[in-house]
Amino acid sequence: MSNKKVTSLEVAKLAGVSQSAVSRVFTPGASSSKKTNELVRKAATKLGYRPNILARSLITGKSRIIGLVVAYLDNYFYPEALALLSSALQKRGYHVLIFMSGNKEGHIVDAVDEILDYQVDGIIAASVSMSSDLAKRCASAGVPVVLFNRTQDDERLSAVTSANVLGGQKVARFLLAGGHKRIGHIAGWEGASTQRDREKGFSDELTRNGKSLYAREIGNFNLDEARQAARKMFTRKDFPDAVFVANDAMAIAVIDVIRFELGLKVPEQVSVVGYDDVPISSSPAYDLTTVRQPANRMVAETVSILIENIENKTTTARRIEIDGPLMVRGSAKISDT
Amino acid sequence: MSNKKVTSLEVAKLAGVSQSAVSRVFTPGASSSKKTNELVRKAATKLGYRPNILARSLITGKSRIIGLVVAYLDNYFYPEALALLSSALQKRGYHVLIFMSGNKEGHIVDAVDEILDYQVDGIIAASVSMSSDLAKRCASAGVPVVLFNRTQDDERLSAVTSANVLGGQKVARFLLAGGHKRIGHIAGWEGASTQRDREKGFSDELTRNGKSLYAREIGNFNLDEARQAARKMFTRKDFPDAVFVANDAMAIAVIDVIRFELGLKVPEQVSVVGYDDVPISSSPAYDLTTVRQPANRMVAETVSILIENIENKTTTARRIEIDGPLMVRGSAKISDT
DNA sequence: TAATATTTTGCAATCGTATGCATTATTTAT
DNA sequence: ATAAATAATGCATACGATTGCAAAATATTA
Repeated sequence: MSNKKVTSLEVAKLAGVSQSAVSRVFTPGASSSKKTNELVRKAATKLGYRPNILARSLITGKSRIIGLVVAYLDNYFYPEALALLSSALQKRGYHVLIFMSGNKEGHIVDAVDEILDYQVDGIIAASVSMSSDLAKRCASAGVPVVLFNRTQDDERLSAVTSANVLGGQKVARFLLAGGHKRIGHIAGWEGASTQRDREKGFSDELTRNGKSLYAREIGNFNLDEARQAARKMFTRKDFPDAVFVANDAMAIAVIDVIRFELGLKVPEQVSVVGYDDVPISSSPAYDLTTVRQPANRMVAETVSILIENIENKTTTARRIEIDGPLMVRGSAKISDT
Repeated sequence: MSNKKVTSLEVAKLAGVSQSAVSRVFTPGASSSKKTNELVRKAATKLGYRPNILARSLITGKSRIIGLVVAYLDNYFYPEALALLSSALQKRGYHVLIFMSGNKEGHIVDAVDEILDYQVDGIIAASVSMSSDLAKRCASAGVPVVLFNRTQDDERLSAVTSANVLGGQKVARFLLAGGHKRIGHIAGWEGASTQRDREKGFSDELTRNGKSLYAREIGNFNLDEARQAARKMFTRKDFPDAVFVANDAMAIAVIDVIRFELGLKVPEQVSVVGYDDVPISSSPAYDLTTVRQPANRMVAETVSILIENIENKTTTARRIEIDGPLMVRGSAKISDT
């Protein structure tokens, strides 16, 4: 009804003190006597006063807003990460401003520009790649950036990922140990460092064991394309007896195609391994063997790096890789009898 | 490197005009000559100037920030809605500030308080209930609120939902037509209007046809509890031959229990129907019959109501219910032969 | 071309808060 | 009880933009 914004001045008047006093009461670390404190707080609650963060930001130069750029939300790993990120930051007094972005360079540039307009204290770029140019722009605006689930060549950018190369290796070793002869790979988007690293670990390990990729298709982290890839890969006569799919979301689509469209048995005829360990993967209907990405630990690291950069004005970039276990389940044969 | 914030004043100096001129160039609708426009824009891009939204907000009273309160992100319906909401708002020049909240009254109050601190232009409350008190607080702060996927008794609150009562009815009719004799329901959280409405439509329609609920358990929109509920419901001797589960996420967990733990056939022995139509529901592994909630249309309505309230300062609350089709798939028998 | 109407511009005030500085009140030490 | 040290307070300014107002510049009309 009463469209009034209560200001510190009104509180001051009611409490019989100066506006600065009110400000000091609401500024942690500022000095005010017990008496003023009480007076002010009483007046404040009576009027329903709460400090205007935007006005405060203007003066302090800190908005307590973190910009989050996200490209995909359809891979369930990201919503989960988003929830964790947001909660973790909230606990430390920050809040997340979301920017949905395509994965095209242009989109991301636009997103970052808009983000900077909001005077954010930091940026988390999840699942998008960031050019050195763009990184520089943020740096020169004094806004720290942390890449989440992506790495970049530029050494000055902090990045948190799972140990993707290692993860790919684990998958390769596991499939080899299972006695698989014809091993395929359905790749995600090749512009993504996660894809490159997972595949590198995977195929290097195959090579090291005198094997090589038997088949390869591209799914681009997209379900339709993944299904197409599966159809292509498994309608040939000597189809692979195992396939490593670059993430769980695609792996599940691939299993569906293999089982229900092509009528093949998983794991009897085809072993399928994914990456991420999203919740649905552990359901018995899929029982997907996969590499777990520990979202909670990745988030914790991301937040801690970002806050460190913001609050201590450090500028040292860190790259963290967090190892995750291979979750051995029923979608892949363990030994070839 | 150079941690400088470029201000309109510096641009003004470089362009040889007044600071107000710079402001006018960047304020849509303000008047400035072609010449100044060019001068200013040139200087601006040279210095990398972009208007400080926070400073602007302070004076205009509009932040172009929309606060979004969310409780669950584990039901995939919400990430999808979030992505759509964010994109839709982005297109209209707004951005979304996220507040994760528990579903307890206290949490929500805290969340809303924090939201208001950021001087948001509007609030979308997704999947959380909002007391009249709280609504009033927002109203008196002049901040419009739209409930997404929840309704409240308070007539002054806008709310967008799917047609939940109707949806429940459809499910009942469908199961009755399929000749089911012992029909059960696994409920979500009973504090949610969606739950109440879905169940009301469902059980009223059963009653109207001379039937009544054969069994009922509570899953609280939580997967573990849903599994527990399924175990309880289907280990008795004369277990139901059909169950309506209050949302897809739970329905899928329930199917897993029915099939893999209890060894029953879906749909031969038990028909299962869900609500939402999340992506995984259409996968052949579940092939879940469910009522679709048209997220895109719900989002479109939500955004349009909110923007209308913000930009035209209208204050008329609207409640919109969007009908969604029953997606008939394989998880429920169609006729009882 | 002169007179009038319209657009553009700069000045200065303003939004709501934080903070350096000088002043006053309070505490501590002697 | 007095001097010295510390804490609390108010004043005034600053943050970076927008905007009403009056003056100056440009466009329109007769």
